[in-house]
Amino acid sequence: MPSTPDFLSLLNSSQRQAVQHYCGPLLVVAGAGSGKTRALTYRIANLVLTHRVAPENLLAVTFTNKAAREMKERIEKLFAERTAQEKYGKPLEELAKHEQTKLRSQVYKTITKDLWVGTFHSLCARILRFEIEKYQDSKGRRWQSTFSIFDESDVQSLIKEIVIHQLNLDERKFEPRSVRYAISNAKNQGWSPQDLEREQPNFRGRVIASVYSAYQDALAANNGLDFDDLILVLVQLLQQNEQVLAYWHQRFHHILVDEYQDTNRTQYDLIRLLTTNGTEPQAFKSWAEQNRSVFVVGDVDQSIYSFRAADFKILLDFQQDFGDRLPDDDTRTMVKLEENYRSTENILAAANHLIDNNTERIDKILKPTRPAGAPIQCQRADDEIREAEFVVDQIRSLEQQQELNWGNFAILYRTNAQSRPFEEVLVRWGVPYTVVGGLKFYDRREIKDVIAYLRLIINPADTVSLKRVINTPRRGIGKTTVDRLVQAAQELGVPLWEIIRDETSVKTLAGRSARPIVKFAQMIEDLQAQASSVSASALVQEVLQLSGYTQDLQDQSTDEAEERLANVQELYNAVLQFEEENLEATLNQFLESAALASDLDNLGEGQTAVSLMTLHSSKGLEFPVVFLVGLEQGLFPNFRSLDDPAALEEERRLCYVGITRAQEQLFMTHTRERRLYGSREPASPSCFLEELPKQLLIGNGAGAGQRKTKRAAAKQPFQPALAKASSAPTGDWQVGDRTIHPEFGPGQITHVFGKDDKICLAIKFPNQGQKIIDPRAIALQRVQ
DNA sequence: AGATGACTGTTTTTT
DNA sequence: ACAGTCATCT
Repeated sequence: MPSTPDFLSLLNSSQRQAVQHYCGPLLVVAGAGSGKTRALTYRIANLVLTHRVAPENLLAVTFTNKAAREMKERIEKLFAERTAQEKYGKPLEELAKHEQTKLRSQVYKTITKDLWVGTFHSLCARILRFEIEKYQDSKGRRWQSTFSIFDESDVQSLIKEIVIHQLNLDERKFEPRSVRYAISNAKNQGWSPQDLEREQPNFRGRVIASVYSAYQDALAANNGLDFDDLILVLVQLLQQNEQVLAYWHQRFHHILVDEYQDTNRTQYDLIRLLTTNGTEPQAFKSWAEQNRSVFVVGDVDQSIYSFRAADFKILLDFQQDFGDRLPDDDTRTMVKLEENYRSTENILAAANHLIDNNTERIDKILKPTRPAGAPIQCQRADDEIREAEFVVDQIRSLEQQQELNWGNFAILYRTNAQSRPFEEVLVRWGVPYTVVGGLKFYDRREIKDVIAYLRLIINPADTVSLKRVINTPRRGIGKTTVDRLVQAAQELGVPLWEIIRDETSVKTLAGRSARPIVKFAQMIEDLQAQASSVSASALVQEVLQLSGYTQDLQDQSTDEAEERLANVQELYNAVLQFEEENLEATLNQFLESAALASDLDNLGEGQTAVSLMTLHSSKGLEFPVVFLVGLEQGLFPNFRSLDDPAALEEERRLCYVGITRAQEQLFMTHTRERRLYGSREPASPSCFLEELPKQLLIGNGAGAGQRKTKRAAAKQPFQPALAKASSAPTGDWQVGDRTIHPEFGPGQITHVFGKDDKICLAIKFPNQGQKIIDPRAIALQRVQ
């Protein structure tokens, strides 16, 4: 084996430095389009080839399932290519088809199959299927390895039930939505209900903690976990069980994390436990001695998930947390990838210029490697219909004039609701398109119904699923009957299923509905018996037959029912495909992948349709031509961030992400007027448009920024405050200083970002958690 | 038990 | 504007 694998010659020097890194911690600061995916895949290949690391000792965390799949594919290809050269002396392409397939399946068997590549959620779910029965939470709740993964709507209805019926809280004061959000946030901080109560000892915090606790009871009773639990439960298990921790620590010698700027506390805790085995940094055995590494890749400028408790300060602290605490000279534990291979110089200039308005950054500038390219076209339209017409006109004429196909175009927006006018105009012209996000396949009612049957078969404690299907299709089992049975189950402290399967109980409790219930229970038991002997796809077929679901849809014979039927068929196809891709796939594995699937996963490489998606979904993708639409104050940046400097910076990062998706051409549009909740509202151009260099812009909206600035600025609560306070001394703030905030009360400074006119403070408030505050915008009182 | 119609709040982003 | 929820009616 050569000491320097050939693929290294394809890299620039920083990339090579990252790829060749062997042990210890390394932070790769990777700007947009700088080849970070390549760095990640090559490093994995290099570890296996040069350092003889066994694939099963590698753990790579990606942000989406799609990214995981692509990474595995790229690694597979890399190895197949090498073997082709070594064995046959020619490139993989030139081999006969069957030789290629043979090579690839060989690589799959020996390497990629054993790699642990996936999202935090899928990897944790996989580990929990082995380990969860060793877990017990602080209140003694337990789960079994057949646990269901509850989706967001399951969770919402559970919380709602608890808030309104179980704890009889005022629905207006404790909206299930916001309570759900608070609980999710707590879980992402690594807090149990007791921790939450300790962290937020005010009335609201205590009430939410009690909902949280009751919610965990409900989850345990259903043998179910929510998304956040997949990570939190594993972290808590590793914290409480030394043997389990030792095993998994021992297992993963090299841990790689992509999009590290978007990790939350709990995810960080997991990485930390796995890499350090729970010891303090001072007590690490030297990394080299153990041949271990933690390798994270990220870009603070692309941190756009703080609403789901991601915290880019985790990335900023990486070197201090995992480093050797020696003075850093930028080479020891950090590598910067700044050369951009994706976009034209003009696009990069715009991106660099925009992001320079942010204070919370690691200084970094994207260096162009490509020619200037076309200017950025900034267009104003009368309303959202005209905006859509403009965009689609451009797409159609570009597709005609240049050698572009529909798949080369993307329309990116801030909110999912903005897709509609674009869809209408695209349909009108017969342009093929795909909308990513919005209503997902697995969120459709008929799909959720079938999935609920499957969940119930595997996990009979899953009362949420049981209640969903007991009368779907109609079997004459009414709500009152079900309620009575639920009541009985609660009194006995057993899952609803235990009542339903017991004929005597049903007969005494259910009266005239007893007959259909007993029949239903027998059907489920029959399916359960088949589950162990029959393939997943065959079982789906059985469910559709025995439950009468297909029959019911056929009997309706409406257009809607027909579409549902087609979707159900599609689900069956998905199971078949899953079985093909994963030999010996179990039904449970399929359910897991369905629960964690996202819409993005289907967006293929050879896309032949225009892509429509939110800016959030577009992270990690690239398109020759990008349309950034709806650049209006209040929409983008979203109105909820206008009076919060930290939130506004996140919106700006989102805009930066959007701009850097474009390879050749970028269009930015805004409207004069927009429909909102049905009524027309005047709209003014986004402040981000003003922040772009004027000389790079063309189009009728290019100058729109400045004209309205004066009027618009006076209306925004944030800017006058900034102006007023800027005359006051900002003072020298330091970490540890105590202060009083007019709204949030007393707090302590935990971070200082930037200095002078770019200063920003992270302040921890006992009851509000941590906030980023601009001391020039808000009068902070000093406390000695 | 199930259908019909008024009413409400909803829009930020997602694994 | 509109989907989802709730109360009331058959």
